[in-house]
Amino acid sequence: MSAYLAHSSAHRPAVPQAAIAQTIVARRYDDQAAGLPSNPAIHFEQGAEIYGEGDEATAFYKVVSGVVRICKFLSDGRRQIEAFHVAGDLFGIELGAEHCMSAEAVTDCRVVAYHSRIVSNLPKTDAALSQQLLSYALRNLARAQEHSVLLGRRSAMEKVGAFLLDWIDRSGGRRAVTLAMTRQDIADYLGLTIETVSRTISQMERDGIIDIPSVRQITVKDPKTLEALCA
Amino acid sequence: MSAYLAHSSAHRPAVPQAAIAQTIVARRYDDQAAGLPSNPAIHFEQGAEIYGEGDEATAFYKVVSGVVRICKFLSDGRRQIEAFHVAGDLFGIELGAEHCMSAEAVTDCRVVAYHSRIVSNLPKTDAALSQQLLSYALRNLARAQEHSVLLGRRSAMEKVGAFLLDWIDRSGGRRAVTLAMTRQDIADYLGLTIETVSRTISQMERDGIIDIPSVRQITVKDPKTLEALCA
DNA sequence: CGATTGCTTGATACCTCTCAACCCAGGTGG
DNA sequence: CCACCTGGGTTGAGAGGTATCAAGCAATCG
Repeated sequence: MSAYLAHSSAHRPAVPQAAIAQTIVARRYDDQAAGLPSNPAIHFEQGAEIYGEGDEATAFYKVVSGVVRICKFLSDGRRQIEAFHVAGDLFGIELGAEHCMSAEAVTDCRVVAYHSRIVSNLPKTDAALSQQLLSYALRNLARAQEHSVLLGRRSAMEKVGAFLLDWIDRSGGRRAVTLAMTRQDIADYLGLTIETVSRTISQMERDGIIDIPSVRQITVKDPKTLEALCA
Repeated sequence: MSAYLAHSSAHRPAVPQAAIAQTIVARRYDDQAAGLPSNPAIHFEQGAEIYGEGDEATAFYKVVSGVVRICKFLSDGRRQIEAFHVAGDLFGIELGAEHCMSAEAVTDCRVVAYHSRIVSNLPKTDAALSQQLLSYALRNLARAQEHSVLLGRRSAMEKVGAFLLDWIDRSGGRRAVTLAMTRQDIADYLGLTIETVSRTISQMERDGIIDIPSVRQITVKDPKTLEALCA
């Protein structure tokens, strides 16, 4: 597909899901000496539920490959996605006995499960492990805090812009991002509707900030302007 | 001030700030055997900055009395309050070298400071401490996750309702809440404007859901309806 | 080929923001 | 004692951003 045609956003080839997981770069921090047992990876198909809200929290998880969403459903069907986790991220550690959100596979993915006993037995187990778990928890906390700012005080344009920059960063800084999730996922993560997300992305293309070679692939043509949007 | 006069919300006595801190009940979980040193409490005056965004994270803190807000400022002056912390809450633990948000005293308050060295030296120090810190971090994480749902998927009425219920809960379930913070603080916590918060609270009074004996004091007359609002 | 899913676009409604005025309580100082 | 000022809060009118409702396109799948 050749140079960009401003208003032609409706005919783009799709991208096989299987290719998506590869584009995500593993987290930077090291995992050796983590103290976590080397359990076998479990496979979840795209869309599968890893655990649901209210399920007994018998285990927590680490993403090996693919993307996982953490979300909550309101009684009237509204959904809020609290986070997307990629390879290297830990999720599902709970203080209480139950999971207070759901975890679902955005793409086909592999995760390692660890028994929650590890957490309650921390004092008796490896001390390095404690620090490792704390650092994972603090990482997730910092991410959640940034997310609050995004949700509470930013416009649709700023939300989508920050979202794209976040995934550029997670893809190792490459300007071409392959989105693992649907527009609906993005909307529920940003606290918008799917229509607003779609319109905003289209607007960015019209403004010459991004290219959209296919629906799930977005190339940032003008990072400066994009970053300025998210000031 | 006698029975409620529907539209008389503009003449209410003020409440001395000093009285507010007392109304907050300490967290339920125990702190003995925490392993944290028993450092002396530091006093901060109402409005004082405990640390700022970008400050070197030499210490983290625990609230002894009063209320602390964690917030972030955008370049154009918008502010998002990520959390209010009360007696027993830990705040300011960072993974990186800098604080990524600010902490300020909502009321006069006392906090205990702990050297960040404690975190990086975890393996060598008390193992029970590790678990304690992890549990604090997970508590803050769970709170942040709930906050995301509030910010992303709820209307003004639902936000304010959930906010009031939260503080009723923090006050030990008493239906009369004394708010430690200004309307602006509430607005910045809920991702609304001060006018919307004010209007929403007034509306709740007109609806007979709450009473407002003074600006900072709110009594829930109809908890059932209030909870139904936040379904 | 029809059905389905994901996405885009348009028209309109509505909720919240913005801008503005005003009220109240408290403090200060003449 | 009162005039004045300030900070926090409330209320109104209008604007604007996002949601809602609806239609249609593209790609995939059976």
